[in-house]
Amino acid sequence: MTTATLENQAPATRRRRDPEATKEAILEAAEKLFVELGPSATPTSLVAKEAGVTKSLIHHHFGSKEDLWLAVRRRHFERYHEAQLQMLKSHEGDAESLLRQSIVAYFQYLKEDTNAARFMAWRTIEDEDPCLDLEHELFSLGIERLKSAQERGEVRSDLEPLAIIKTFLAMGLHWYQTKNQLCELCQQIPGLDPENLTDESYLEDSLKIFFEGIKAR
Amino acid sequence: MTTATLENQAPATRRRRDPEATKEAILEAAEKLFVELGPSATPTSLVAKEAGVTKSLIHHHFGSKEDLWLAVRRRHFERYHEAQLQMLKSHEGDAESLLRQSIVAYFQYLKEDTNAARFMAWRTIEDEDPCLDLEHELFSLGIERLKSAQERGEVRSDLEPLAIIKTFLAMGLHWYQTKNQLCELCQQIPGLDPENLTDESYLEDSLKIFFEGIKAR
DNA sequence: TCTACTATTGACCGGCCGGCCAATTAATAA
DNA sequence: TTATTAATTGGCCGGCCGGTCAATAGTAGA
Repeated sequence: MTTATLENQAPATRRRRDPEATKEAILEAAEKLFVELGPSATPTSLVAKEAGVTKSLIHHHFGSKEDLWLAVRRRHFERYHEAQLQMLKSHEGDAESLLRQSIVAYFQYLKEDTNAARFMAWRTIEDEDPCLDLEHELFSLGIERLKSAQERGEVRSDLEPLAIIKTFLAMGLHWYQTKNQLCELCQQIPGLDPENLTDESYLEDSLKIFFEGIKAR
Repeated sequence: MTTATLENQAPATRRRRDPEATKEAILEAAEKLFVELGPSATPTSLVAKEAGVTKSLIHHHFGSKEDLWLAVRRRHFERYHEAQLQMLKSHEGDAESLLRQSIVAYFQYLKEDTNAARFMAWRTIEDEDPCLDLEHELFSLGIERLKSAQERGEVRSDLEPLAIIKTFLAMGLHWYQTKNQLCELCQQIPGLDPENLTDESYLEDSLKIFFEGIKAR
C-alpha cells in the first residue's frame, strides 16, 4: 500500500528527472498517434497527454512538431534498417536462400509491427524523408548481392536488380496496406473465401510468383 | 475591351448561377489540395480560394469537410473504375493478353494522373473508404477471368487468383509511390544509373517477372 | 409579374492549436 | 553549501479553422 501510494504520488513529482526516458516516452506516444491519426490531425497536446508529459516538454526536447515527426520517422526506420542490415551482412549461402529470408523477414516486420505498413504509407506521402540514407544502404547491399547472383547464373540476368528488390518490397507492403479493406470487402460479399486470404497463404503465393519470375533459365 | 470589362465585372456576379459547375470546381480544387497536402492539413478556406468560391458554398453543397473528402475520393476512383471496367468487359483474347493490357493500362493511369499514386496512398491511410464497392466489382471480374484462365491451363493453377491480381497492382503502385524518393536517392549517390530507372524499363522488368511467375508449366 | 426557391456571399463565433515565456525544481559541478 | 545548468510545469497568446447565420441575388415556375 505504501509503495502504491508512493507511485500515486509520483505524478506530482513524476519520475525523477530522466530526459532520455522522457524523450523516448514522447517518441513512443508520437509514433503511435501520428501514424494512426496522421501528424497534422494529431495535436501536440494529445501526444503530451499520451506520454504523460506537458506539451512544453515536447518543444523543449524536439523544437517543433515537424521536427518531432521527423524524429519519429527516423527512429522507426532505424529499427527496421538495423534488423535487415544485420541479416544482409551476416547471411551466407545462395541468392535464393538470402532473398527468401529477406522477404520472410520483411513480411514478419510488417505483420508484427502494427504501425509498419501505415508508417510506410506516410513515407510515400510526406515529401521530406529522413530515412533515405538508411534505405540507400540497404538497396546498395541488396543490389550488390543480386548482381553477383546474376553473374553466378542463379538469377535471371535480364532484370535490373533494383526492379527485383522493388518487386518483392511492393508485394509485402501492398498486402499489409490493403489487408483491412480486403477484409471489409470479403464481409460485404461472400464471393471470396476469407480463409484463402491469410497472411501465410498470400506470402506463399507471392514467393511462388516471385521466385519463378526471377529464376535463371 | 467591352467584353474584357464584362469579364472583369463578372467576379462581382461571378458566372451566372451554375450549381453543377460550382460543385465540380470545388471537387477539382479539393482533390488537388487534399491529395497534395493531406485533408487535415488543407483548410476549407484554401479549397474555396482555389475554386474561386466562398467557403460557405462548400458547406452548402457538401455539408462538412469530411463529406467533401469522401466525395473527392469517390469521384476520383469512379474515373479509374470506369476505364478498367470497360476494358475488362470488352476485351477478348487469351488471359495473358488481357492481363498485359490491364497492367499497362494501370501503369498508364498511375503515370498520367499525377494524383493517382498519392491518392491510393491516402486510401490506405484513411479508415473509411467510399470506393470499396467499385473495387469489389473490378476484383470479382478479374478473379472470374483468372479462374477460367487457370482452368484452361493458361495460368498456374496453384495460385490464388486474388494474390495474382494483388501482385500486379502492388508492382505498379509501389513504383509510382516511391519514384520520387528513388530519384533523390540516385542523385545522392551516383552508384545507381538513373537511366536504367525509367518508368518503361521498370514496367518491362515487372512484366517479365510477373508473367514468368504466373505461367503455367 | 409575382413568388418561392436556392445558390451565393460576407461577417462572425467558439474553440482549438502550436508555440512562447516566466517560474519552479531537480541534478551537477565547484 | 552554493551556483549553474537543464528539465519540467502551467499559463498564456495570437491566429487559424470549421461551421453557422442572416442577408442578397439569380432562377424557375405559377
